[in-house]
Amino acid sequence: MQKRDREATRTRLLEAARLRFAREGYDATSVRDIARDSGVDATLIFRYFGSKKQLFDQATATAHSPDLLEGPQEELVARMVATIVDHDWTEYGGEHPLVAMLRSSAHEDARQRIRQEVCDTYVIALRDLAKGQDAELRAELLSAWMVGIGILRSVVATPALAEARAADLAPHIASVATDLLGRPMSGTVDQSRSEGESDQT
Amino acid sequence: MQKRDREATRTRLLEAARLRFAREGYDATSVRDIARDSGVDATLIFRYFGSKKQLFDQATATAHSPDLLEGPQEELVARMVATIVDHDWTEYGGEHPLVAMLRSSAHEDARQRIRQEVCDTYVIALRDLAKGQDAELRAELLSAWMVGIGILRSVVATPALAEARAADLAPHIASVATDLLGRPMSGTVDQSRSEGESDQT
DNA sequence: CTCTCAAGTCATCGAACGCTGACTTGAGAG
DNA sequence: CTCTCAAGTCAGCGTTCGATGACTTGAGAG
Repeated sequence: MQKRDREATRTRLLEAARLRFAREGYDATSVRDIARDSGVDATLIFRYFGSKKQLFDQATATAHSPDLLEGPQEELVARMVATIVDHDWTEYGGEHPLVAMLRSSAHEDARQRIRQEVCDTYVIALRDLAKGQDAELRAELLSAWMVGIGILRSVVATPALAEARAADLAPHIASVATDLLGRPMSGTVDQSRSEGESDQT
Repeated sequence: MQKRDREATRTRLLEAARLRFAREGYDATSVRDIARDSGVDATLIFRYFGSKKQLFDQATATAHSPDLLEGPQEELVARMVATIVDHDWTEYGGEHPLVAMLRSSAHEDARQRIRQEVCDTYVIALRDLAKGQDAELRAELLSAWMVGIGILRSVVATPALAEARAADLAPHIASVATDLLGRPMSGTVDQSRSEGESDQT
């Protein structure tokens, strides 16, 4: 067992960076803060990552989110909401990484990263489900709702939404998603499906 | 006419601060930036406002937005969307002040200001309109949609929403608002009304 | 003209910033 | 044990930050 472990230190720095950048945003976070959180010397950040900017890029590169496309189509929106509302995002300070990243949206790079994530993960998947005209716009409007829910829940901490679980939102999710996509959508994720899979047929 | 005009200088500083804080967020904005934009010495900021924080507070205190409660109830949501989408927010860098403020949401003060604005301006007005149970939650869900639309439009700049005007969103606004509030809502603001008296319905 | 006082400027403070190069330390190989 | 080399530390660079107090300037009053 190694006491001086390059990989472990790198990981600690990345984790601390992820948390700080999410909570405080890029500008309010200093490399010394991150180093202190990790219990290592700040110099190592530049040794390992080159610059604060590159650390930010690497720390926020991978959004450790579940695969939304896995499962029945009519539950897609419900899965998205569950990801935002019920998923454990303590690694990112308790907020969905997309929401946390908005704090750094003064930088074009971060903004572009957000756009990429929103379009690739939400808009495209929803657009493929939307029936009829205006599919793109309606997909974006539904994506906007997801993002808005994430923000009001954790950043603004509006009373009802802050306490709400995905199950509480289910009926409203279902009806709005059905309305905007023009096809019947479920508000909840069917849990019984995943049990039958556990015994590896 | 005065060459050295305290009030005019104060106003110039406030305007520059408003723009900078909106575009870059609190931390990425320096008092020297604001002073340079205003064409005055940075020292005056401390003379006139005491500190950077107090300048921020004063610059972002008044949201120069139109009164949303003025006009027929069924157009309330349409007015909200129009305020976010069509209103001229160049004073705040082209974004709704609420959206811009998210960039400074690492600071509890800013967060609280956002919460206040969202609750007072959006949630309460919508809750009073919502029929049936879960009024608060449904009002917040609709507010979340507004905020999300503002963000995807200007921050994320999603392709369809970035180009959309309020009129393009009207049908979807109408049906989602009607659905969530449980009463018929219009997607557009009736312009012909503005000439006559406001009718209370 | 001179005087006055507020508006505006200047020099600078101490702290914190991102970042660098020279140094120290410790675990494994011989 | 000693030697080696990568992991980790240290002192400090140059810059910028928010903030302060002493100073200069200029328009209006007399």
